[in-house]
Amino acid sequence: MASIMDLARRAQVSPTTVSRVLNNSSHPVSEAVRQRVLQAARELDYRPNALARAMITRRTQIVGVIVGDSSDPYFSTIVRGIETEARAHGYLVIICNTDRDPLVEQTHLRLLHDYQVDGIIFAGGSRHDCNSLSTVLDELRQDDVALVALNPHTVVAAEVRVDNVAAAREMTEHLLALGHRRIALIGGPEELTTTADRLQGYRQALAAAGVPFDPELVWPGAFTFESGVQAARRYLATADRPTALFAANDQTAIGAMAVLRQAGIRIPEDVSVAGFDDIEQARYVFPTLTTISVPMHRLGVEGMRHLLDQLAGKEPPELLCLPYCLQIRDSTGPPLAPS
Amino acid sequence: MASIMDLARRAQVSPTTVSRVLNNSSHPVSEAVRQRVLQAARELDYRPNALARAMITRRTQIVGVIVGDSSDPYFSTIVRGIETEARAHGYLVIICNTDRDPLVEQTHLRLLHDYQVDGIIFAGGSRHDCNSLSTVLDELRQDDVALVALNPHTVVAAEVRVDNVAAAREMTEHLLALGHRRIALIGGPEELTTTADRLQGYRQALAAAGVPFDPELVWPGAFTFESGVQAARRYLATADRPTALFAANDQTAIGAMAVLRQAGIRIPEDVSVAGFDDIEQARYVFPTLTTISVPMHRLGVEGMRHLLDQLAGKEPPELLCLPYCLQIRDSTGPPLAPS
DNA sequence: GTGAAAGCGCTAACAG
DNA sequence: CTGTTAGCGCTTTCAC
Repeated sequence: MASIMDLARRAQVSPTTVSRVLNNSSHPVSEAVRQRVLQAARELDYRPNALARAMITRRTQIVGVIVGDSSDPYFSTIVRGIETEARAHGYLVIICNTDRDPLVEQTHLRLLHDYQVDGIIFAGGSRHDCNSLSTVLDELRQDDVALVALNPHTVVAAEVRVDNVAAAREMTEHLLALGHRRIALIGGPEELTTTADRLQGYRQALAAAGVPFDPELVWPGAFTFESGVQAARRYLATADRPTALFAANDQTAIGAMAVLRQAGIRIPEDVSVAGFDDIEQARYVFPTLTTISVPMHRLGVEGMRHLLDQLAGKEPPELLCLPYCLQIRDSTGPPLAPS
Repeated sequence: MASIMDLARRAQVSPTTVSRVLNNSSHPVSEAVRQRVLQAARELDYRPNALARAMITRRTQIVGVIVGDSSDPYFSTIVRGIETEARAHGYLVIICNTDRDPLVEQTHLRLLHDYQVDGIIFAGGSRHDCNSLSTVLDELRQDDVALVALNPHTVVAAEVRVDNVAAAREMTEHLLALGHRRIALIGGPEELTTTADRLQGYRQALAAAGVPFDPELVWPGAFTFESGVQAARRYLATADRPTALFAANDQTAIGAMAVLRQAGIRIPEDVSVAGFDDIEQARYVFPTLTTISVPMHRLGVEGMRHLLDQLAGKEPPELLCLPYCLQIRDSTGPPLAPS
């Protein structure tokens, strides 16, 4: 692989000059020399060594992304947004899965640090119960690694998110307005703030409507299809069935619907089902899923922009809130026998 | 950030010794010195600069992954497999989306080259009509960048795949066995070999069964939900409707089913629908989707292993074929009025 | 306008 | 067992 030295020799100039030409430096270079260098670069198929450059400039043009599971539609859509924006600015993105394991997360963070990434985006999956994480974060901050958190405000960093509390409240209000009074909430992983937020919104709406909160109606979930399956089984085994199921994410809702249908339960006649996130599939399941539309792709794009701004020395807002939108589709309707 | 020099000073040894201790070099180091170095490393929160190391060792421990769209469940599952295996071996993965644009692909390849990645995995989305691509590939090979292609044999490189022809044939046979004679094939992007393979398998099965091939029954698709929607509209507008729809991937099948259902078409009574890939949703749609189970996660894992083997100087097989599996679910059944 | 020299942080000969 | 020297490929003072 040709180095800058090879180029210099061939163009009969110093490596310094080559560097100036190749980087469009503001330092003046005569047109004749510039052409000679460019010519040599073409002839030798010259490609700059990004590592060597990074060592000097102290900028790698690489960002790391921490996700719970990159094969989850929620995360993969966010990552796509990040990657698109990153590429547009000449950045590369390294992807790291944690499966929500704080230890794995730390290991990844350290590794990204070793590779001198310019910034790190936390796309979720962080937990709030891990204090050794803050040590790593401090090390990162000390070395001016830009940090951005998406949606979960677990990591103390600049944040881009939607108002999960308000969104969950709005969905619950929609259900209440239809006449539902017994609404089960299928939650997400307990340690996530997202889960807590959505539960809070649910409770707020109930309180505002004067419907007593029943802890028996808060069912566990894990943001997976399988956890929706579990929840549906629980529903089927319940004597005093709720008339609506509000799942804290779409996969859970879709998994639940699959089981309910097989059991002969009609949606929304027998039970309404609502989700959260609005993953692409939500429009293609049967019945189409009522859900909260979270701008996942944009979350990624804005997160990356925010990162870029930090790197450029700007002082962007610490918290950027993106709009969500209640999507009413076919999976919710009035209860057959309003209570 | 503490450098190896800082460590050397604090531990009262040479940088060389520090390096030897930290890398568990085979070169002997006295226990006393080793402890001193380790102690100093702990005190200074020392982290090695991976870039500097990479410059010397000529190994970055980074692999690049080229995908059409990382938010597509097919690709995202493969990527997950790659990442899992990569992490287990201390590798980082950079993800690059091409949207199947050969120019974007080339740009990415060059950039990955600049960053001295140890290897590149082509997870799909390559086209066979781009010869300037081969120039880049040659450059890569020249610099000993390990190359692995997944599923599409577009890129000339070591390959891990499933037998798409046989799988499509098997699915078509399943449909024929049910009594279908008019089976429409909804294809994928034309330039993909995967698309061509699946069409070929379809034709082979028809020929073997003595059913004449009707070009009118090969409909365009794009591996997206939306293209399934289009195909379903075409079905609805067709006078002499086929009794079965074989979509070249699951998203297409699911998109089609959504429209058909809304139009009051019963599946599989009025029309059977089959997919390809077996993405997670296939089990949760209604009716559950008959499809070809492609081991996407394993494709990623094996692809990464193959890459690692190449890097280790082993000579792994040029072509590794992974098993697929016909998954018969509820979306296919005998035609109401067998022709 | 151009170039020489220094050095980013690390590892790999080669000595001792 | 330990250290000295050199250098990966590049950018950046600083001098001319």
